[in-house]
Amino acid sequence: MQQEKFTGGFNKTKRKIPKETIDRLPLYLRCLQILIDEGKLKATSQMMSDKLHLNPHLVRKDLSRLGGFGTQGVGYPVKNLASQLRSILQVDQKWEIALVGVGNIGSALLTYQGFDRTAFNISLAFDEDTELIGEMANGVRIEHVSKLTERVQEESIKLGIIAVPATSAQKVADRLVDGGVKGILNFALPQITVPEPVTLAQVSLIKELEKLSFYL
Amino acid sequence: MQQEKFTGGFNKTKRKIPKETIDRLPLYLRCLQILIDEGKLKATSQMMSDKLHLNPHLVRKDLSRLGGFGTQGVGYPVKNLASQLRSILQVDQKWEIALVGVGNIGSALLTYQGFDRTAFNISLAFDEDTELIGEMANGVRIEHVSKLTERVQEESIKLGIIAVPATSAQKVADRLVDGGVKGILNFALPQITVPEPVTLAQVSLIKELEKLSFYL
DNA sequence: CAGTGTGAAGATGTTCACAGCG
DNA sequence: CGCTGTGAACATCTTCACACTG
Repeated sequence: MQQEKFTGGFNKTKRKIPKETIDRLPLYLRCLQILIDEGKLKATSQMMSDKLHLNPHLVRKDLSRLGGFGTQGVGYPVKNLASQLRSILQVDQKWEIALVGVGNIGSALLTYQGFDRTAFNISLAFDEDTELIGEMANGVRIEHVSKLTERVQEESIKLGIIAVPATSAQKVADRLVDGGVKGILNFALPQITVPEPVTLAQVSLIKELEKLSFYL
Repeated sequence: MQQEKFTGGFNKTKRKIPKETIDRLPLYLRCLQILIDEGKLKATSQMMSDKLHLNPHLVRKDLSRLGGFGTQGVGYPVKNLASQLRSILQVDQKWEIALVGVGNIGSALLTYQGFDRTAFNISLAFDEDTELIGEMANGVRIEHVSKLTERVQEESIKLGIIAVPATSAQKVADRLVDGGVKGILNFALPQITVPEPVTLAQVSLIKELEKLSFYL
């Protein structure tokens, strides 16, 4: 949604890749990881589209848009393709994340084990509640939000997660941006705004439920 | 993504409303609630598009597709429009939800206060861990997953949230569907599948982060 | 000859321009 | 006169058909 506004700053390589394709890249990657685990060496667009319930033509078009890593008559070399995708998504390196808001959702994210095999790791955590400050959660010390901009800058953090109540979400986003954060994942309800080069992803539980409710 | 596959079963009214429009409905609704709180009686497409950072033409097209609730030369009556949207989204009634998996994310959702002013409420919770069974969390007693299908059916639950590890996600989805659930929100990583009339919404933290990482 | 890569056709969604109405 | 509602132009994404190649 929001994201479209900010896709203007691409370099030539990324310029012509539709955001829908980017959306599917993580799916392809996960699919390939499964195939690797199964010991497969080659994958066809058909195999992948079966697993992901989409059209094989779309898989081929997507992959060809990224540079065409397949061999005609054979398919795609799974390991190689996976590392190409990781490189395109820039998940071939670790990204440290600043988490703001250690309430219900925030602390669930802090203790979440699912980051382990991924490119992501929460290394800073902030909250407003002085009771929480100094506490350790999963190896991370909770700091006061007033230190946010400063600490994010010190640690050169590029990604932030906002899990604070609606009222302070925008303020937190501004501080993250001030600290040099380039991508923000927002769990808070309100539609927040970020300046041009920063990318925003909104995840709203209520919104998803409302959509499901429509389709009932 | 997945959802497209299952939009085939619409009645005439819903048939021609693009899913992108449905996607924006919750945003319009939230925007209207803010305007109501501000004491506004009328809203123009311009006002709404400003708040939501989208094109006023799009707002008008969306709303006209739903039936055209505006007055020419004036705008839309906020209260009336809001209740129309609530009715279309079917959030003018309470929906009880079955939560499966009371781990990090699951228990965060159970204690989440954000449901309070919404149409949603978690009234059943299930886990595999026998240690957790019988415990109360936010007024909900945690039951064993083996009872899932039965209990969901008893309570005529129509919505389910899956917050279990990847390996059991599909099994849980099947049981929810067997119990008569019509919409599923899945927090687990794998792309699960549901039969035709059931709607699926995937929320994947890792996927969102991977997309952000691309845009960095 | 099996399966990729891709130009062209088709579908879907967004923006525009302006008619129409309170 | 202002703002909605909407057909038409435009942009974007997906599907198709088939040429091409290892």
